[in-house]
Amino acid sequence: MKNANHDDLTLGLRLRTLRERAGLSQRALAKKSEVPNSTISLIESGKMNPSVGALRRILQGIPIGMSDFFSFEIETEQTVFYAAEELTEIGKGGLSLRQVGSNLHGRAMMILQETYDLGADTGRVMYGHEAEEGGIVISGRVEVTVGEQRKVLGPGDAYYFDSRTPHRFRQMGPEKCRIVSACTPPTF
Amino acid sequence: MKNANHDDLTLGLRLRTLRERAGLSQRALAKKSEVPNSTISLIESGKMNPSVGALRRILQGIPIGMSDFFSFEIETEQTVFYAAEELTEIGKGGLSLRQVGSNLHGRAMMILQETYDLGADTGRVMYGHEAEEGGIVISGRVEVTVGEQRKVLGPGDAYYFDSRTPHRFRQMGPEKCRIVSACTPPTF
DNA sequence: GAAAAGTGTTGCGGATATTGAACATGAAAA
DNA sequence: TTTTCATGTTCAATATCCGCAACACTTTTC
Repeated sequence: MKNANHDDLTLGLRLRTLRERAGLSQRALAKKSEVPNSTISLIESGKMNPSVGALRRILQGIPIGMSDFFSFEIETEQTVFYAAEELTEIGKGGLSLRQVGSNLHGRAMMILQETYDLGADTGRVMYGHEAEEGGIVISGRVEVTVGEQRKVLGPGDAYYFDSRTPHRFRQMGPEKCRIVSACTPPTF
Repeated sequence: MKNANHDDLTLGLRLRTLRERAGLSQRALAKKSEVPNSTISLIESGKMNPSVGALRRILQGIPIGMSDFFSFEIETEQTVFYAAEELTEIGKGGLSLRQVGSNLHGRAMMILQETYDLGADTGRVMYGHEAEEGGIVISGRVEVTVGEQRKVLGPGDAYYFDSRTPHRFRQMGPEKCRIVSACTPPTF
């Protein structure tokens, strides 16, 4: 029987905490995750160093994402500067989001540089929880709809609203649209 | 030789991207991380599913945290907004602040478009109460000092810090500097 | 040109993760 | 009590990772 390593033990305790918080037994989680219960037991007791794939499958049963799972490993010194290339890029369709700070844990707000390609459209969006968001158009044009109000914004124009109001962004005109936005608290 | 699995391939490409962004060869990273270069090669080409421990050691050489590494797996729902129009202008010296929303009452955050004229300098600033602020440079260059850390930022670069840390902004180079920033809660 | 140093990619053997089944314990039901 | 079901742990066999070394290739140096 293998001895418990420190890192493995920490990881195991993290998993156990999350599993119990979800109200699942080792076997229940094992069934949902399609992983043998023995694997979960060994990981939780720090007796093995799971592969990324195995851990990912297990976490899907909780469910929780890999990034959130490892968020407990946060570094102590505050990261202040982010080079343009290292902004975390989140692409989805014709919309590119460059996020300041790849991990949002413990932060009060999220700042994004958004680029809408020609024809990009977010569709209708509404958040169920309380949040506020706003931004300034840097270049290009975008049609913004919030509740019953609708307006086309150009460079220098701005917006600010409650995230719970249904809202939608649609790129307009012949060039891509760039926006810098912020929201609090951080949400997607 | 093992075939490439889809998840492993995605993970490998993510590692390759980060490694190249850091300007490291497989061998250079291998040496820093104290891991054989072959392991890095196999992971990047999606031919193996590394253990958590192995991946963690490798990431330490870049360096990047586990949570940040997996942040690309965050499924993006939607991020959207609404239009306001006139930005309240607040001039002070060589610094012009255009504030989104003339009235801050009841708002969770403040968004500003800042323009630093040639030679503009905020001097040393520190807020006594808890707040966070961040921003993205749109054009020009600015030297940002936060606590003991100092860096010159250009277009696309970003920053984020706790407002209680003493900080200072100083315009650099031959052109005005424009920044879009946000802070929460709203403060001056 | 040849040599040297760089790059990423295999091959192989030992170490280890992973699996299904057996085990131990405790709580609830008959 | 005895049975039944649930919990988490451990075992032995197999699949896989991991580490060293060698390989093929490109770029730089002499």
